[in-house]
Amino acid sequence: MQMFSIGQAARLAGIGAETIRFYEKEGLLDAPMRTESGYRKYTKQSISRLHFIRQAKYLGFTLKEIKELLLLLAESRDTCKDVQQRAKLKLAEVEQKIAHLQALRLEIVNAVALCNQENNIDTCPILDILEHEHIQDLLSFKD
Amino acid sequence: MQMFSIGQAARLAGIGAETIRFYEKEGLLDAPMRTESGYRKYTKQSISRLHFIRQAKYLGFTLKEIKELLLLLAESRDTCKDVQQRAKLKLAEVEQKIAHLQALRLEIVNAVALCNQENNIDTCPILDILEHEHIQDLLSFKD
DNA sequence: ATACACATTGTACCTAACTATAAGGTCAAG
DNA sequence: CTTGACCTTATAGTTAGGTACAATGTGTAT
Repeated sequence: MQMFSIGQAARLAGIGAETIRFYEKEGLLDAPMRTESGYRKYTKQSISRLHFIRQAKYLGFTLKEIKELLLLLAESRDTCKDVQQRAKLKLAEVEQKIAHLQALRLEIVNAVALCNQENNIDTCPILDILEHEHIQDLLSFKD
Repeated sequence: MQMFSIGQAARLAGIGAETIRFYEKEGLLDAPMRTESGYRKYTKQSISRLHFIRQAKYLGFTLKEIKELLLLLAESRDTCKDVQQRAKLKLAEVEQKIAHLQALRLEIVNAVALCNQENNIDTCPILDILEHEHIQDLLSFKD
């Protein structure tokens, strides 16, 4: 099976090599295999995991949350039963994020559309997203 | 019109008063009106804007990006014409984020569903999200 | 008029998540 | 057999985004 050095893994995942060591230290990555001389060796799976972390970060999750997510997905393979409740909570979290982003999306679409109708600067009746109540209702957090 | 002190605004928006001053310093909030004695006065709109910032932060945007978003939405009211291109870029960004979250959502749904079929720990054939290629295709960043 | 909660500015400190540096060991190419 | 790109650990520094003083002023309730 093909193995990668930390530098190769870093390039493939689009992050720095030091960041990979950092993630390992923080417990987001298992300690990898080593060569005779002590070099870290990574598999395709390791690269996938790095991609996953990068993506989750972009989506607004903290490293702590990503660790939970990773644990959750790993656990589900073996533990199965009682992990359900936690999985469903995570799911609700993700779904809420989607809903909020969709509300934001609608607002931007709306703004663009209204802007399109008349290109006259003075007659553009664009709604100011921040001065209308409904955006707050759409975007606000109910907790 | 009803005005709020910085402390009231903070409580209404669910953040600290110092954070409001910080946002003002960072240019996310316009300098507000002041009372005779120099106290900041906030309107309902200010509170909405604070809610908006809080929400956008939760959705994974940085303060810098939020500033852009805010500027974009404010500009669209007066400038209108050439702001379109930028609005569409922002829109694509948001839509991509939604798509990625939906992929993640599907993975979790899938995990939960498979887990449900048989509650036997040994027979649970849950797919390990991280060991399958398709999740990487779904979640990976193409840039 | 004296507490007391609140406001002001300015500055210093904190956590998360890297990022860079130092001092050295490894390995393939010439 | 040495040069240069790569790796190792350990530790220090950086940026973003707050958060917490300190020293002082305001506003109101008794």
